[in-house]
Order: sequence, then structure tokens, then C-alpha cells
Amino acid sequence: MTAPANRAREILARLLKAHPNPRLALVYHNPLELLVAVILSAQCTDARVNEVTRTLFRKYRSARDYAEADPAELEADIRPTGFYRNKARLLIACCRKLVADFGGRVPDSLEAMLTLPGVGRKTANMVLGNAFGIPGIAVDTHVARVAQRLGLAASDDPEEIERALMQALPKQDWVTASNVLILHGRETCTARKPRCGECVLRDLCPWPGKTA
DNA sequence: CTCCCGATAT
DNA sequence: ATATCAGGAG
Repeated sequence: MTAPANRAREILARLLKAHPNPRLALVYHNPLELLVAVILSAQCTDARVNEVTRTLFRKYRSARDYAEADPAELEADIRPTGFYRNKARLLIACCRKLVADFGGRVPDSLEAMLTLPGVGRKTANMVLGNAFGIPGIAVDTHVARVAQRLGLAASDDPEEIERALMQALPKQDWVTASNVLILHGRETCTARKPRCGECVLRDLCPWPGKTA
């Protein structure tokens, strides 16, 4: 058992004390809804995504509904999430592939997920972990920032951060770790004005930018 | 690397 | 004014 692994486990244990059973803030009821919500969440707060999906999910109930959607209408339906033209196009392309290649269902493997338009490693791991319970680290902006500040990852490359965290933590903790690191990044280890004074990891954190 | 893109925090 | 928000495609 390596020293970095122990440090990572201590960090995770402390974060879990503050956030027992961390869940995504995105509201969804099935894998497709989670996939759509995560695609919409790019460069957008989850609160805004939830506002949009509250009505969106009543209107689009299957992959086929998105696949056959009128682009302009879907754009209007998701506009407040930003990047609406891109996201509408990606959602339609993604769901057309779901219909064509996967029987309209969200696939449960990373390789298959990564063939979908609009789905990268972050989206794939988020959906696989939270909808299917498949172990993986979803490296979003929060996980990347927190991991770097804590010295859990040397590189700023998301894929290397993913590997570093996977190496440092037992597989059964990967999904929980992703979720709790995201919560910690949103609430405490924020990008701009981190609340180091309230941070439970303060004594473990080597980040030079640490504030009072 | 740029582009997509609206809303909010600082 | 500008950085940032659960990124990915070309």
C-alpha cells in the first residue's frame, strides 16, 4: 500500500464524513435522462439544468423522441443551458446513434458510450457510475481543480487525473469519490474564492494558494 | 487551439 | 470587465 494511496483514502474518508452518501445534484429517473442532463450540464450549473429538464423530460421520453426532434424546437427547449445549438445537435446525433446501434438504450460500457456524439470520458463515467454502478472516475472541472490543489494529481490533463485517482483509490470508491470531490469543489474548494477556513482537508492540503 | 453560448459571481 | 459554470467536437 503506497503512501499516496493512504493520503487519498484519508482525504476521501474526511470528505465522506462531511457528505455521507454523496449524490449528483442532477435530477433524473433513468439512464437516458441522466445522459441528457449531463450533456446539458456542460458549462452550466446543475440548478439551471434541472429547471430545463423538469419540462424537457415530460416532452422527450425516449431516445427516439430526441432522434426525431426538430432541431429548432429542441434548441428552444434547452436554450437557458447555453451552447444550445451545439447541445441540440449533439443530443439529436447521440440519440440517433442510440436508436440505430443500441436499441434506443444507453449502453453500459465505456467503449460503447464513447462512440456516442457529445459523450466524452467525463460524461461517460458520470452516467456509467451513477446510472449503472460501473466504477469510474468522472473528471470534470471540479475534480480536476480539487485533485490538483490537493496534490493528488501532478498533471492538469483530465485523463491523467483520472488514472491517478483510480490508482490511489479502491475501485469500489471511485464513483463515490467522484461525486464527493465534485460536491467539495462546488461548496468549499471553489475556483475563485475557496473557503479554506471551512475546509476539513485544510491540514492535508499543500496548495500554495490556500487562504486564511 | 477555437468555437459553441447564457447566466451569475467577483 | 472578466472568469467561471458537472465539456466536447472539429
